[in-house]
Amino acid sequence: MPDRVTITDVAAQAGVSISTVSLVMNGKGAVAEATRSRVQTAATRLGYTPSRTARGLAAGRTGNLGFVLREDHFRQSEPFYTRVFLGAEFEARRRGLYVLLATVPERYDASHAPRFLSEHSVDGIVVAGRVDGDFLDALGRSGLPYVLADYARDGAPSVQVDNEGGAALVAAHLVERGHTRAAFLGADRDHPSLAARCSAFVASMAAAGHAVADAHVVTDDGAADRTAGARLGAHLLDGPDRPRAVFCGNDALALGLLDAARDRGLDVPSDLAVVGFDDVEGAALAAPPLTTVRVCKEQLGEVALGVLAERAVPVGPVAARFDRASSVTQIATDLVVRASS
Amino acid sequence: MPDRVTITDVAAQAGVSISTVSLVMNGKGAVAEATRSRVQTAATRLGYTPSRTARGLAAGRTGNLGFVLREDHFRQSEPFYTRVFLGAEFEARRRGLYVLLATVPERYDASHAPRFLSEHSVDGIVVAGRVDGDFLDALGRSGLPYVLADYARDGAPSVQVDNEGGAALVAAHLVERGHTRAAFLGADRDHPSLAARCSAFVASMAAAGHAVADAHVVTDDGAADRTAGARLGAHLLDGPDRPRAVFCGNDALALGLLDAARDRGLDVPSDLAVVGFDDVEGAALAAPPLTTVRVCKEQLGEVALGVLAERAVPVGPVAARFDRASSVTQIATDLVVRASS
DNA sequence: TTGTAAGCGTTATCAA
DNA sequence: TTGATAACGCTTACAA
Repeated sequence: MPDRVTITDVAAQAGVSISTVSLVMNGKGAVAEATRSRVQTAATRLGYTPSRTARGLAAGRTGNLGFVLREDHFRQSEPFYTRVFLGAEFEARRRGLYVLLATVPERYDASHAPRFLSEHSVDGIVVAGRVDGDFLDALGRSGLPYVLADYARDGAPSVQVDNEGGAALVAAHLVERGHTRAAFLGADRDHPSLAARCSAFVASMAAAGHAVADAHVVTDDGAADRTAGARLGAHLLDGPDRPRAVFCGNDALALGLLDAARDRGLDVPSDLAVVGFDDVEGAALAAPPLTTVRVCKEQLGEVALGVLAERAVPVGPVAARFDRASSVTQIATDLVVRASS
Repeated sequence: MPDRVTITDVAAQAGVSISTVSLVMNGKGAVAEATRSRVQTAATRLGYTPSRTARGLAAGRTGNLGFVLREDHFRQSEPFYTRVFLGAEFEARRRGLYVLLATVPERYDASHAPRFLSEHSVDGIVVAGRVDGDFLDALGRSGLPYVLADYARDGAPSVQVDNEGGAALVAAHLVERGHTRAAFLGADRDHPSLAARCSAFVASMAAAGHAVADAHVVTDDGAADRTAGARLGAHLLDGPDRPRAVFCGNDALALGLLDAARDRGLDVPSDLAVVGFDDVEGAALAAPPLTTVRVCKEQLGEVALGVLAERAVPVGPVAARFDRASSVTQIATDLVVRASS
């Protein structure tokens, strides 16, 4: 262990005080150009990197941000949140921040509180996807700034997919294809994103003069996964008034519906048009390839981390900071038309 | 922001000095039972949690460990490393440590160095999966303790799947099924795990009296993915001496081989027995379901983090530390027999 | 424009 | 068994 190079070493090398070094390293204050470059040179020659820890202690900021998601969301094979994380980590790196990743169980209780809630070892937290409300309550009480990514809740700042826009694109697409009797398959009615997609879709169809029948809006209170898609899809396909087109709240549901259609010998898209949402990896590989709404997962993470950083780590000399008490940022979506519609 | 509770507050409450509080909080030194409980009470009443940052500065340890993997490994849809990470995070939590996750690109160069290499913001690093050798070199130079998980390199401490044991299980299984002319399909011959599986398999078969023909050992220097499995598999199936059983270096290759067999109208397992390694999610869902060697990914992460923590964060009053300069820990495997063999 | 010095919240050394 | 007190490496008033 070659003794760590500290600010003092640099100061000595450059023949200045440590505060000057600090100013230079942070681009703050007014330092004479000559001094600045002398310090820079000394720093690089010595291979000096400021200690995060010391900096954190002195400045009252850790430079760490937390990224929290539900354990099962992270474990699932569709790398949705993994990619959101990757985007967040990328943005964090750009900003010189670190990301501490922690998972919370599906059913949260206080004993599962990520340690950094109490240890103040992060400056803020990105919460990705749906999590237990109790966790969000605890988070709120902690006073730490946070941002929800791909989830929403009352007044909490969040970064979300443009669900409404995406749903409207789907409606327009189906109408253009001549569909007048479309259905919505959404499972979990408590999920804000699914709910938003549903109502925007229903509204768009109605606006186009093709109101969606009540019986054609299929939701429940369970998970919105492939199994649910197959189950609820079966219900829809076996019903008295089979729709000719179905917009599914997400790709998993759509894949399940495709399973159900196949079981019944229905041809997609001639007997039934199917559209999903998310553009997961499996969408393009489905049989037939799934028409869906594309969401850029990395961008979601990048933006979420950016929004959080603005709130939690207000840095920089110029920095005219604005923190609207609550904001919702939308990530644009677009429609990927494949063979299923 | 209700001013953070510090050690001073607790000391005041309990009527002792801060050093005593520190001793109590760390379970160190000899503190009278009465004093101890008085401090404990004060601490919980005030809701005191020691500051990680301050602790880090004073103790010269951050309490953070880094987890590094290749970006593409993390992004891929098979959640292999995601699960390794989950195991690591779990173990870290048990030990009161945090995990900083960072990715490195496939082709590493110094400009991609994770910041924590220079900023000393972690006490050690888990490197998961294969990474660019240059990165490992840089890591070595940094002097930070590290452990490789699911990868190996000269003398570096590592935690690995018991490749030899797994391969031997496969050989025994095939022999038991009456196979005398088995092949090995391994792609990337530079990958230590694949190489180990290959040689152990060949040795086991030979020991059983069924030597594997040289032409039946198929490797190259490319990625060991599904595409490679299909391509190299085609080569094997179209060759002059088609094997009746193939052990693939991993499930992705096996899935690709299954594709190639299907294309050729070969029935698995009657025409061709196929065995993989890893037991990825897709293995059980393949057609036919794949016989494979199961690896517990979470355990791999847990153990790797544990090994690292022992080296990097030697704590505890008792602590008789032993750090064998280099160690290799193996994670047991077992065979899951499904329909493909 | 630069330097002095007071913290930041701990741990650890030594006396008491 | 406990308590002063000096680090730890840095930021940030405030002085010069």
